[in-house]
Amino acid sequence: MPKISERQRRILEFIQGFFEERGYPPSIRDIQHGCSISSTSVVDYNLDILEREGYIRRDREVSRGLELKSLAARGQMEVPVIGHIAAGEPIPVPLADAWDIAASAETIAVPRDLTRGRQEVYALKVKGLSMIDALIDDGDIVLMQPTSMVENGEMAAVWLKSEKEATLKRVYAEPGRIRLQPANSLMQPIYADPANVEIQGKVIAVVRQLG
Amino acid sequence: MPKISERQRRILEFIQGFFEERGYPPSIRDIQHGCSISSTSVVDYNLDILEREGYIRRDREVSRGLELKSLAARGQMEVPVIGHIAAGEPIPVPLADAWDIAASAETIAVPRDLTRGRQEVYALKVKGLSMIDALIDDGDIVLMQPTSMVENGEMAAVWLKSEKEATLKRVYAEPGRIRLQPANSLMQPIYADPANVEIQGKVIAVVRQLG
DNA sequence: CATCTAAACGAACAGATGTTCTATGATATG
DNA sequence: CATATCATAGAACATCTGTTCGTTTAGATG
Repeated sequence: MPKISERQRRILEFIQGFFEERGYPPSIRDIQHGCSISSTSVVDYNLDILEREGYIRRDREVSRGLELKSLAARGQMEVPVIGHIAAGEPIPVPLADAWDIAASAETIAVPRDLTRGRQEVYALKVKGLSMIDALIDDGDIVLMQPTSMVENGEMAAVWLKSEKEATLKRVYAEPGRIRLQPANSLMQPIYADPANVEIQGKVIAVVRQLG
Repeated sequence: MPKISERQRRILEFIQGFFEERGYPPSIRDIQHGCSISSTSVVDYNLDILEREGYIRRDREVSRGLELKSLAARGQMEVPVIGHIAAGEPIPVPLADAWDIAASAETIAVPRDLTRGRQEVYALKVKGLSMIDALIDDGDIVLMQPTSMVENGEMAAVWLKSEKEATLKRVYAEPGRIRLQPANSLMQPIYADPANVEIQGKVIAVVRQLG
């Protein structure tokens, strides 16, 4: 991850905020005043570094000739794909640096609508046919929110410890047991001992690309 | 739909192209030269109309103070939701003005990745549980490409005429019959007379929002 | 035809804008 | 400590930029 100074980070945030609000980039003097810098040449100096490190692109001698490289500026979110989910495999969970987009091996662009404004969203690719009861097919992408608790009726990535099995199901807490309800409501629920159930994220969306 | 003149439409396209390429809007003189207009005041005059009609937002006396209102400028596509698909109902097909976004009752934002650069994409909301064999749930959104022909193995919205039934299945042409294969490969295919099968669009993606 | 409105043109202006340069201050290193 | 590099400041400059105004042209209408 390219290292930038605190001031450069603040300048970048200012640019992003300005762009999201106005739909066009700030001028050098907008940045100067917005970041309490006393000279346009400091802005210029730091913009050159942000460009060198890949955060922006500059067109020289063009008013507001700044382009933000991130998708965030475009109402989209770049979600890291951190691995696969399959029945007999442990469920990948995001590390602290999962949202360090520049370092992600793979990301997908997702409209903000789909993530409902959440910031920490990650994606898993489904492998195999074992999530069919969740109406999720091989190759589907599930968007996940990291959590170890869900409300009743929410769909979660569940790790069943003794079976060593991952599954996606709607979770309902009942007295003394957990009911795991397939999304396919024509199928039967399973009941599990709460001690055997580990919730490893909430499913917030599913995306399937067919062609 | 707000009516704009040919010149205004060309200016708008120029702005969109410039913005997608550079990440910032054109100046008045960029537009002037890009659209072969001989005076900046003509640009100004036409920009005011584009603003009045809702295509752009202008900040006065600000260089490049133009904001495009459309999602297209942000790497996303605004897809019209033209209706519901349910088993016993005719499948909505897009009318010629379906892609007139300003007139659509409902649209969803979709990243360009998901539509693979296609321009004419529409969405249908799934109603009921009858598309379960396609691994598609009540409430899911299917993105469709208008077509009456698909390649073998592609998923299509199929209208079965004598049954008066809509279904989403992979379509395979076989000698003398059409095989309709559920996406859920654990389920059996059905075979239909080609004369009974009407293909009313190709499924290109499925989006499910859970929470 | 005359009249009115919309659209286009051209010139000029004030100020916004990015760049450049020199000098100073801060930090890191041997 | 001395030296080198990084970061900041301030001033000045050329030109880009949007706006304004008066005029002309185009199109529609009675």
